[in-house]
Amino acid sequence: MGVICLFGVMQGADLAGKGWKESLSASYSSSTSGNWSWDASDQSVPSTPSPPLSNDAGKSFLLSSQSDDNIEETESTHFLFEDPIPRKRKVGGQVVAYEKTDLLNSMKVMFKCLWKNCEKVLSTSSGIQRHIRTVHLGRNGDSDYSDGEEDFYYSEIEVNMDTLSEGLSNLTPTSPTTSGPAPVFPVLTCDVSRSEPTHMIHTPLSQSAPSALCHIRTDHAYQATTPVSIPSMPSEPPHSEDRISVSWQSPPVIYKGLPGPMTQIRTVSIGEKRQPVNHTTVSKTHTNTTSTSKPTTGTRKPRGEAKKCRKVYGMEKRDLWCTACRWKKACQRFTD
DNA sequence: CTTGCCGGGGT
DNA sequence: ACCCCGGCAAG
Repeated sequence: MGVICLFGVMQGADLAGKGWKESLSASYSSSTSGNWSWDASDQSVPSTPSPPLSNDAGKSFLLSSQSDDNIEETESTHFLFEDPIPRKRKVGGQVVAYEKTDLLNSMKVMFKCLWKNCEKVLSTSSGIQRHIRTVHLGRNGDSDYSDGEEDFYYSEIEVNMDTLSEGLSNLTPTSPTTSGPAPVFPVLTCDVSRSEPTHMIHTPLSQSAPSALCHIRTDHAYQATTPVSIPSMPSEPPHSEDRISVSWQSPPVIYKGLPGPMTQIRTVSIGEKRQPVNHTTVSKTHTNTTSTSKPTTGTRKPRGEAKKCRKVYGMEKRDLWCTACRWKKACQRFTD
């Protein structure tokens, strides 16, 4: 980080210098030996995910990552930054462990016709295009000609088999310790189930928590008009794999790198995150759950022992402070 | 009370 | 990106 370099430079450049160096040198020599322990402070830096989850997945993760040095670096960092929660889940009696890649594997891309009253779902884009061409647009069936218009009438949906069933099991025990009135929010159900009879997994969750929403980004409304000039259609190139917008409610706790409800967040992700602006159903429940507590800062960085610019120079010599201190930010000069 | 600094706003 | 400050937690 910049701090380190800064220090390095300053230490060198400042050798002949004066000022705060002196007051520092003591603490320097003691703690230093070259590398300036950002790693030590690193622990308090808000970038460590992996909260003490109450579920066994979290535990086992912590255990393994701490006690087992064999885990290769990339692996753990991958966990940390990509998918903080390696999942272990019971599916049909078996314990299934998977991570992101597995998740991908379990994704299935389907193409759903959006024509009114047509719920056709095909597994190939060409198939759905042909379907739309022939059935809805009345084009010549055997010609392959496509002006791309079909794109407007189908949407690519990703069906995640796991997530569907996972949402429920994941939700139940939201560790009450982590985030007070834990919202049940990051919920995941998809319209997909509606159009795909095979996926009619109606989880206990989706029933008990109707607030869950996950809608396909396209809306059938536009179909009322003539097909030619679609006003503000969510028409993206059909190749973009993001079509589903899994919109989950941000939990009422600020993720500050520490124990947070990061648990279920790694949904399918897709498309831009959409606030459920026009969806009244959700916002209602949302406010209900959140309104109680202001998302208080999860954890503040514990106050460092070192004297900071303010203390050292005093208010009157404010211009000697490091910039961060002047901006009332975390002091860069006297880190801990 | 003071101090450190997060979060957010202004330019 | 830079600058500033309200407000809060910790001491």
